[in-house]
Amino acid sequence: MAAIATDVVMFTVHNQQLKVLLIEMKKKPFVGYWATPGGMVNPEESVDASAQRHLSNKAGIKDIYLEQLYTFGDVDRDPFGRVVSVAYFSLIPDADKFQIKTTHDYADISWHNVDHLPKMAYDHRHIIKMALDRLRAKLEYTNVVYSLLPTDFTLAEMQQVYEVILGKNLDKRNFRKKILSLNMVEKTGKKTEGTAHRPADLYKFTKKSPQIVQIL
Amino acid sequence: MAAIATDVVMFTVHNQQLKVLLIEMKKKPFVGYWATPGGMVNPEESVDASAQRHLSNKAGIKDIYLEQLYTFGDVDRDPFGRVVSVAYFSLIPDADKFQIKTTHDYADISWHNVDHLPKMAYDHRHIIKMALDRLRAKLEYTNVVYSLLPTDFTLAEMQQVYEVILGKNLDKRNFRKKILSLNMVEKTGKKTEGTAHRPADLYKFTKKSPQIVQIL
DNA sequence: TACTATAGTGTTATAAATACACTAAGCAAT
DNA sequence: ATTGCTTAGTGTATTTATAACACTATAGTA
Repeated sequence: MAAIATDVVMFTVHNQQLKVLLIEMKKKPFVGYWATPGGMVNPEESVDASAQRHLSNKAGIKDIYLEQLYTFGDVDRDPFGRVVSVAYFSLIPDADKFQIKTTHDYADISWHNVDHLPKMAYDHRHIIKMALDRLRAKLEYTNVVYSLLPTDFTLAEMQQVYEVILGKNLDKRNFRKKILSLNMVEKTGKKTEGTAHRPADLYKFTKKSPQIVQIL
Repeated sequence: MAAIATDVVMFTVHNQQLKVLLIEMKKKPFVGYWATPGGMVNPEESVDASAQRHLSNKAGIKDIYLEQLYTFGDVDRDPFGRVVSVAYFSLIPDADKFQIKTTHDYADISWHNVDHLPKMAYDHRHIIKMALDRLRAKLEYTNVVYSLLPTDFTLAEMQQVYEVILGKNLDKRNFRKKILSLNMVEKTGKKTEGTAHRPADLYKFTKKSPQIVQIL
């Protein structure tokens, strides 16, 4: 019968760019091709747990936003045999904060700008496209952005995350007005330090759990 | 390894009630329990095709709105063994128009009011709950309602579908204004006949394919 | 012809989204 | 200490969307 795998599309925003975590494959016919981290579901673990495990093993990342994206079940999507893959998407605050482990199973693991993906294995280009669509949609009606920001952040940083992902500029005053009216965030009382200009107020999220809130 | 199944949550609106199609099970430990129609994925068919096939076999229904809902992958969800189920949800115009076949595999197959579900097998109560949430959400920002209405329909009928599913009354004038402004529908030129009161204009959908349109 | 039932239609009020430009604060250079 | 530079922070007016609300029209039936 068909095997079940999980794949995780992990995004972060770094250097004003939306990045996705990819691994470079070693085995034929995908030598030099890249794929999202993932792997088989063990018989004694849930599908969700499998996604968490692969994420943890490949990138040392735990306890982050992980959401089921879609299940890819075409017959020919994997040349090694019948594999149905449950894809997840995932967000982390910043690329540098996590240890990305390279294992001997893969040639390389690194972050890639979503606009310039390398040669992709399987149907993973398609999976990333779907994840990106979902991310953009969720950004507009939920508070998922909390998963992309550090504990303390400025509203300018938050706005930049929105702008990078949505690919358009937002009005500063309207953005702040909206975010503040939603009570998503509150001031920490602290300010940024060491900038060669006026320091900014630091904010934190009032709730670090998924919420439905119409944002944009 | 784990087996892969599909389940289909099929909705219709009938007699001003939102109904879901269920089958009554024969095999232990679920004798007398009900489940959504579904079954195993064959090795040589895609997961999507499996959902279509089971839907066709169990209810004689083809070429209708079918959308992947969620994949349920908990270890203990099926007492017969490890089964990961890809759930779909589905909408059809009206209960009477389709032949619901009862096969010897099941004790019964019938429509149930979503507010009064019988004893449910597996995690199917949960699956239906998710499908219902999704349906309500999609009703508000897409044109999925076309799948629940016959070719020609009145705006009053359409409004009733919205009211039944959302569980609230809508203002007639605002509803019509909104629907007409979206150009979702157009007059057929025909009118209802045989009613003991003023006949209503019959409309049809301009596009019978999924569209994103902010409705409510 | 009048009674009944559903169809069909506009306006006003309220709320939300959008467009838009200046002052404030800190650091660095002189 | 003054000036220049850079980013932070703020309010109002306009436009658009949503929400509330009641009467006339038309066919069938009695």
